[in-house]
Amino acid sequence: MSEEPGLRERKKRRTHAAISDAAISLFLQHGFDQVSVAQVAEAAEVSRRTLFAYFPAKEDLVVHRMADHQSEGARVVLARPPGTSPLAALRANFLTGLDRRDPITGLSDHPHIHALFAMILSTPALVARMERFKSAAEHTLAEALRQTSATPELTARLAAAQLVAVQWTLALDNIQRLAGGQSADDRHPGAVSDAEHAYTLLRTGLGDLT
Amino acid sequence: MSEEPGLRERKKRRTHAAISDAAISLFLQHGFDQVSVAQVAEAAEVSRRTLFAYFPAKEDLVVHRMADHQSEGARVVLARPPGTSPLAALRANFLTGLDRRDPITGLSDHPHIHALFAMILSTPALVARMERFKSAAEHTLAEALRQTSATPELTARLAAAQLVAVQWTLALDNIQRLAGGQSADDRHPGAVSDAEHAYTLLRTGLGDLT
DNA sequence: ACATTTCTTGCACCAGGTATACATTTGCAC
DNA sequence: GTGCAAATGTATACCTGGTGCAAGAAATGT
Repeated sequence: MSEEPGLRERKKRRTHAAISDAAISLFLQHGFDQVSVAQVAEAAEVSRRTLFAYFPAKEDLVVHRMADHQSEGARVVLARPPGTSPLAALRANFLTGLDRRDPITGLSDHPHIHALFAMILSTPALVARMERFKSAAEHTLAEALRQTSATPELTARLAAAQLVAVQWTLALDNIQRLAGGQSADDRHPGAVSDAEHAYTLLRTGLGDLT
Repeated sequence: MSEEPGLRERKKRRTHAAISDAAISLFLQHGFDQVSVAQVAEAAEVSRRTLFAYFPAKEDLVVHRMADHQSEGARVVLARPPGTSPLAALRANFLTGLDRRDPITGLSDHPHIHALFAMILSTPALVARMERFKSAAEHTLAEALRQTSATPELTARLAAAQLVAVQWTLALDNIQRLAGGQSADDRHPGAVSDAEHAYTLLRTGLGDLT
């Protein structure tokens, strides 16, 4: 089961990490746009060409860590306990994320993560890349919903779009409040009640808006 | 009231249109990524530097026409007849758009517009630019909702996110079906019932998902 | 007609990204 | 260990999008 990684594989992993670490450190220090890929390559002691062999674009130096979360929503829906609705499962998952201060909820105040988010949000190119993750998350979630109880295609897509949009809005709100100086612990109760409100809105609809 | 446009102003408008027309024509013929801005500038008989004086980035050569629609949702909400809910107003507006074959609903089959949408959707850089329009539309709509009946900030943002996501999903679906060869007239009844379904979902919520 | 402002242009330059061709390292068989 | 094929890394040169700058051309007000 435990495949010996092999020297080649280990070296690749180390190089990958070295490049990413050098990049993020430099970006946090001077800003994404103020640092060129050439500087990152030099700091990581690698050629520019090699850097692009590991990361297809400059933005990926930062956002590659989010790649795992792309299908989180879909996983949660597919692995939900029997008798649970997709909406309830996603809601529970988000609330658990808040408790754990999971970065994806925007409620992490580890200074490193916090600074990273601030940089991402203030850099248009990185925001654009995040939108692509949103799209991917939306598609995988729609597919998961479609498989569930044979939800019609369009309904699945509409629901997925709403769910991803709401989760992102909640996370963004938390990030912004933490950027305003609030600590994660201080923000937690408010974040929970906001999330509950949001999921109630999703469940019962926007009919009350006048 | 009718300000004499002046020679300078008229020339600017003509140049703007000439560049945009040349660009779109070339892009439709050979694809966005296959045409360089230098080629566009040459076709429009303008220097490269001047092109960038009119359009801040290559992508804007294509998407600048959508700029008007950025605040359409907000306008509809603010100008709705008394006694109408924001949701009902947006729904009515979308259905009217379908009747008018408004491109923003995805139901236009003027071959020009149709080919343009196909190109946009198949070009990642252009899709990313469209996402920025979605974001802008979301923000203006949230602000409009907040002004309305003093909707709380977070609720306004959540509702705006859902509304924009749903409208975009509907439009995308129509575009894809028209790309599949269906005519706008054939698609119209289905588009209407899909839109009604989507707005019902927004109004009554996702509670029925099992 | 003239001065001022605005627009256009050419040029040099930077940064991200890729193609090619060459050198180095690794995995593996013997 | 030796030798060889495959995978990786590198140098170089190039293309493209985008900007700063300074000088020229054209519109405008007087």
